[in-house]
Amino acid sequence: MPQAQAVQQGRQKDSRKAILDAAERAFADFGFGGASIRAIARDADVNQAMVHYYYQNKDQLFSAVVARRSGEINTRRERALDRLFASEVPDLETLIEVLVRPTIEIGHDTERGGDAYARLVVSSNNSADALSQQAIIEHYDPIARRSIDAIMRLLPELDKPAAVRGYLFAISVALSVMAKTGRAARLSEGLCDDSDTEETVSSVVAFASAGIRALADNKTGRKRVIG
Amino acid sequence: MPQAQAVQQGRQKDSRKAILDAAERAFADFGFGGASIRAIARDADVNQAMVHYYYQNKDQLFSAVVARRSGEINTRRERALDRLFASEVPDLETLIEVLVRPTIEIGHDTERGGDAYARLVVSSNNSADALSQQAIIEHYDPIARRSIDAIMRLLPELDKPAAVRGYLFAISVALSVMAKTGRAARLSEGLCDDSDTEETVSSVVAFASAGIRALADNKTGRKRVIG
DNA sequence: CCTCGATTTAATCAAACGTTTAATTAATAG
DNA sequence: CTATTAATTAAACGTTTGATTAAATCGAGG
Repeated sequence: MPQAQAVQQGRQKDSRKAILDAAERAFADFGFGGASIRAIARDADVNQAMVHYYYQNKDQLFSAVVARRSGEINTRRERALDRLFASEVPDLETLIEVLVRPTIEIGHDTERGGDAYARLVVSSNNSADALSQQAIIEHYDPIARRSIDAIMRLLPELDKPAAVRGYLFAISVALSVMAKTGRAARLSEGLCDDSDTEETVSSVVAFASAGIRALADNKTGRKRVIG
Repeated sequence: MPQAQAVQQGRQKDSRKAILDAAERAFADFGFGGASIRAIARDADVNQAMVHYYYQNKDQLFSAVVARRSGEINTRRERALDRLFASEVPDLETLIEVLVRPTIEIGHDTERGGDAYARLVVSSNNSADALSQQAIIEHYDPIARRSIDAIMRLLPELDKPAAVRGYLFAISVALSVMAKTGRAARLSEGLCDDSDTEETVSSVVAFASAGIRALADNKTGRKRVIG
């Protein structure tokens, strides 16, 4: 049996982490079904049985991959939300930035492998299989609920369905830029760079904030021209 | 070798279509790697070798699945775009509706299996594997270019990178509601119904139109409060 | 040094995989 | 009817899969 909290001292290599990193890449590149434990072990430079030694089976390995990153994203979001409402009522743009920045930044953190996780979470978010759904419910629904409450507190004219939709739309936009597919660059003939983090955050914040405000108008007045 | 244009008359069952339908469901539910040709054949009530008889291998089967639906979506979009610009210059809301409605409606067409395709295309859209990328480039880039041009014609103050971003953001929102994951209902305690097509289209149009307009402001003025 | 638990290894399992083959049936044309 | 081609079938190919085993190796404490 593996030791839950490995002492991990001395010269021994950290197989746990190596496996998790390799699994993240594999799941992102080939999907859950397409990723093979053998290939993951090879990539992690570890014996194939080690994967089952630390994570009993493929399902739990997948859960562990999601848990690690979502933990980081959620911690950052929670802290930022607390800080935000501690002093005074912020404006919508600031709130949206707090929600999307951790997501986008982790996806752009290529050196720490965040781009692989980005692709993984994007597919999980829209997937219907039990394992992905489970991961979303467990790791992302709680912070979603808190975020939706925050949006409603800021825009009282939004009813709950509109706030839920607004949040989900905003997150879907953030996720779409989280995974850098290169499509923006291709369609803009290189004018658009999806690895410019600040430009990306700024665009997403502007787009999503205006979108959410429009959802309120959509509910009451229906069809309205601003510009 | 299979006959390209099968005569398909008399009592013989249409195995081609049955295979394609089953493959669409399988790829959507389990991903490319997780879907097995054996299970697809079983689901289609067809001998396993028939899959390779009509579609030579798994890759080509996947391409065929994408090609069928994207053809329908693109035809509808192209026609609507032509009609839209035939008479006079439309407003942004109308243009966005033309772009997202076919996508959303096909995803909501459960009886014809459109919901399965929705899940499939959502994951392909954000996937980095060669096969999915290929499918996107081949089947969705052309109409994307035309749509981006249309947006720029309507909003001359948008530069190309902003228009590209605006289009991609809008599509990502449309795709997120195309696949009905039930998350909206869960987060809103049943108040939000993601299978109400008209309500969904209306929300997406309002959100995305306002978002795109805000991208123009974001470029020039930076941070601006409307409401 | 020896022991003990944590870690790593090679070998193996049955099951499932994508694909191919050769033979058979069904339908059409002459 | 017969000849021909399309559609379908059962069986098997070699490979890879997730998972298990039992033995080997390692590092630290007594």
